[in-house]
Amino acid sequence: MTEAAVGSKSEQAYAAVKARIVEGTYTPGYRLVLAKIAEDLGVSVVPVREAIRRLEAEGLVKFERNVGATVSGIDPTEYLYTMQTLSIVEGAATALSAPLIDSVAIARARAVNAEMRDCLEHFDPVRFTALNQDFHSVLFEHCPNPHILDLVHRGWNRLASIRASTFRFVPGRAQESVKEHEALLQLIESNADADTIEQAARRHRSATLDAYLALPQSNAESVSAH
Amino acid sequence: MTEAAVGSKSEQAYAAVKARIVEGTYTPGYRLVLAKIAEDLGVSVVPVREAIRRLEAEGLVKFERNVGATVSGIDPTEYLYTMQTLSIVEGAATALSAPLIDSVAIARARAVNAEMRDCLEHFDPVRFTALNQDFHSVLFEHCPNPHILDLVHRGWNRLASIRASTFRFVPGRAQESVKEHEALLQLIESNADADTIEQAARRHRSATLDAYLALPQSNAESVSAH
DNA sequence: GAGTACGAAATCGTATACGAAAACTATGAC
DNA sequence: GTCATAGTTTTCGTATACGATTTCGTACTC
Repeated sequence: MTEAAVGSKSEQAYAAVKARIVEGTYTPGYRLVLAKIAEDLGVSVVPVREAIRRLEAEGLVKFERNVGATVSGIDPTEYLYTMQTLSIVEGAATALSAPLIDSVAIARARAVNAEMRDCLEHFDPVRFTALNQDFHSVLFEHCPNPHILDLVHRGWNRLASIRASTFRFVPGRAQESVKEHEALLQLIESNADADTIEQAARRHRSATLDAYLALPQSNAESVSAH
Repeated sequence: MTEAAVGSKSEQAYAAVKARIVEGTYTPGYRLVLAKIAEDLGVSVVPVREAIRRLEAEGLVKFERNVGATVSGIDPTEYLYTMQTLSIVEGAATALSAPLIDSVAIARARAVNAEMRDCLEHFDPVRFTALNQDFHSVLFEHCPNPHILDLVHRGWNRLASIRASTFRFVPGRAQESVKEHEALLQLIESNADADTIEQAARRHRSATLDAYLALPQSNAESVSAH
């Protein structure tokens, strides 16, 4: 998973800051001071600025004119927007990819899902989340539309930045998630029509959102995993 | 439609270059030389560079390291990706917005559609295209998910940059388009369920893509309007 | 005449520098 | 003690400058 050759310093800065956000070193609200980051990375402020603007476009960072950049927060409204959008683009990506998924890929996905089941027993939420992403990545491997795939990845990145700081399971949701994965695989195997697959994939995502919204208000600022 | 206060010079450069692309002054393949644009706009290269990178993120510009930026071309594959993605996000945006559209907005949309019909008779494709965008903008006015709306606008911008250089009608498609608009309005008025509306909105977009794909190969590089 | 090698010109990438705006702090009035 | 205000500090925004890379043109060889 290590990044290949770091081309420009701007690229390097982008990858570095993004990694720190996604892994949680920079938590939401964290103030990103250009000069400070530049010094840390051993480059000047210009490429850092460029990197930050790129992250802003992806929604990971909020930039305010003449004030500065902060890591985007976990505003519940934003979470809702992101999950709803993900539901739609993941649904489409799954439906488009389904006809191109061969039995080998299905087997791999199933293996990943089995590992996820294990994680539930040993309670390893971090690994569970990573595997969850792997599962869908296998399905999307041959997605015929890279634009849609890109939108999926953007959504994932946003969620990652949220998750790193306020990780929490919605009770029982993870178990359901694993079952839904299996159901999805069976739909794909049986060459179900595109609409059916799309609806299933959508609901797989939006069910998590619903679970979140159903949480007692006191927990409203915590965020579920899948 | 004139832009309000131009904040930073970077913003100014962004708006200026984007406008030139969308309106067709810079046609696909056009070489965007930083220094030249900077001089034109009376600013230095740094904000121009930032603007170009932003346009790159939106897909309007292609940037190659140590070589420079060019206006994105009309690669039929890219067109397909964009239209397919638009079909999905417009479908979702329409379905989400439908319950929030009041009768006043419906009336406005209908008026716009009537104007579009006029444009067909007087053969005014440029105005037709603008009105087409207006029509959907009315529907999306109260879209409850700004992320999805943003995706729609990005798609439109991409199409605009294509259209400005190779505008052409697919025979008969525009007439159908107007009819589909009316059908869509009736679905919304009758409070049809979300799925039905979504499917209709999707097909409205993908029908244009299909019409394009059905064109004789000799015309394959020309692109339809709606 | 075609192809290659070398040099000049163009263009990009980034460091540095400085003016401008905002945020912070300390001082004083009420 | 609280609020307003002026001065200081921090940080951003952009201009300028220069080294690095690519591209283009020319001359030379085969």
